Amino acid sequence: MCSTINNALPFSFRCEGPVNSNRLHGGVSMSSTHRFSASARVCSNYSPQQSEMDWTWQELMAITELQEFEVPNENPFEAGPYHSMEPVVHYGSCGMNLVEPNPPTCQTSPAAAFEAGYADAISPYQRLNPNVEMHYGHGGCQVTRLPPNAPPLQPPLMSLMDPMNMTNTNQGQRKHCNGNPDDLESDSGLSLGSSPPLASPENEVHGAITYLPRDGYTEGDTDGIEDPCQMRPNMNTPMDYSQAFGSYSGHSYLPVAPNPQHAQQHVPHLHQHAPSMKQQLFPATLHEPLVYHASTPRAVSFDSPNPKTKEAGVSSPLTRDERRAVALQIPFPLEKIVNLPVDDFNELLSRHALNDAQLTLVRDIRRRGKNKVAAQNCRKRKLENIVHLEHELGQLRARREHLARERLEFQQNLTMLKCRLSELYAKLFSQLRDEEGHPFSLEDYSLQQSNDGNLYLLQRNNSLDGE
DNA sequence: AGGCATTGTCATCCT
DNA sequence: GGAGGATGACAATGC
Repeated sequence: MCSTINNALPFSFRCEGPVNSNRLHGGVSMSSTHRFSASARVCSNYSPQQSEMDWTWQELMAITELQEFEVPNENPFEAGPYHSMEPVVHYGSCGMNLVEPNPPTCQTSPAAAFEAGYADAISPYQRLNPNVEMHYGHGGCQVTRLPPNAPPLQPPLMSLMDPMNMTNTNQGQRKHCNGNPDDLESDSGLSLGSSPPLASPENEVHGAITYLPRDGYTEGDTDGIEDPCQMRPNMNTPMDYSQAFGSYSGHSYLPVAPNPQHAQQHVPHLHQHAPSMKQQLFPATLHEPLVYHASTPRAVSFDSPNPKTKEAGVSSPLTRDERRAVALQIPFPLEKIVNLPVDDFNELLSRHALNDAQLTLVRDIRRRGKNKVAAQNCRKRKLENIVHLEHELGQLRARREHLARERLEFQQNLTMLKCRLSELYAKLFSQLRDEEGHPFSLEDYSLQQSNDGNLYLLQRNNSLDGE
């Protein structure tokens, strides 16, 4: 049993079912290109504002769809019939209470807005899209779902959405939201392992150590072993991190700056706590043939904990290993003990008749010397990791701020669209009359589209298929 | 005198 | 199994 409500409409509303049925069927004359012109002929209750109404089919679909549109996590979805339509309670002004139990936090700072509910640093669109899908997938709202071949939105609603990039279709939106996140994150990947391979031999500065046999200690004392630093300079040289700091030339044996502290003042701020340049500026204490020079003041001491004690011309007390080496009369310099390759070191030992105490001391000196360099390298890497992480942290903070601003802007645009939607809805409903000339109340009816592409005026709390 | 930074050393694990 | 690198922890030293 059908009855035409008003045949004067460009499209007719027909009532399918009982006369008092809540279902009104949008007529066959509506096509995607027809204008939805609610003219004065609709009913006798003509209102001047009705002449302003002039929408396309797509716009009406957009209106219907917009009712479902919510900012994720702001309005948690609750299953129920026509849930997506229910929020439209009042229409007509931007000040009305539309859908949002949690109004957009327009006065909230971006950072606060982010902190409030945006723990994950992802695009708002990425967060939004899954919920859009959820709305559509709700089984109790079949008629609210646009058909797969629903025409794309057209102006003017299209233009309304442009500022917030909402003009994509659902699929397009999804495509947009699922766009390559690397586009935004490509420059901020945390990579702790990306530090320069400072520990690799390739980064060592060749020739930073120059072994200078002199005085009573000649090359012959090594029993034919050539200067290891000349043989394999890269294997005998401590890793030179000063390259990264740009303050060490890498080829000077004697102190370049008379005051190492002064030299350190030129180190960038973040590197202030980096190990000092002592190792590079005073690298050669091990070059001294201690057994022969221990009794004389040395221009450069060995392993003084504080580089400031090594200023030019200032002698310093011997280190523990130096004193032990002197005491046990180790017949070769500590530099060779530490820096010789293992084969050369073993050969060196084999050429000298050392007692157990001497052998133990030499091996301890070698172990400590190796470990000292390793500790320096380790600390340097640790500092560089800190610098790297600070840089990454700065990037992530900037990105968080950007996303917070983007989210706030999105919420503002959504609020504006809802205001516009409510206005359009009010205009539309103000011109619709039933066959008795009574208006359709927005509180009682909502506009929806069925799977067959027709528009329906549905009475709330009823379903097209749920009869 | 105590805090802090630097450096060396030891212990331990791993390759 | 020894050598050596990596690293946390501790101590010594100077400011």
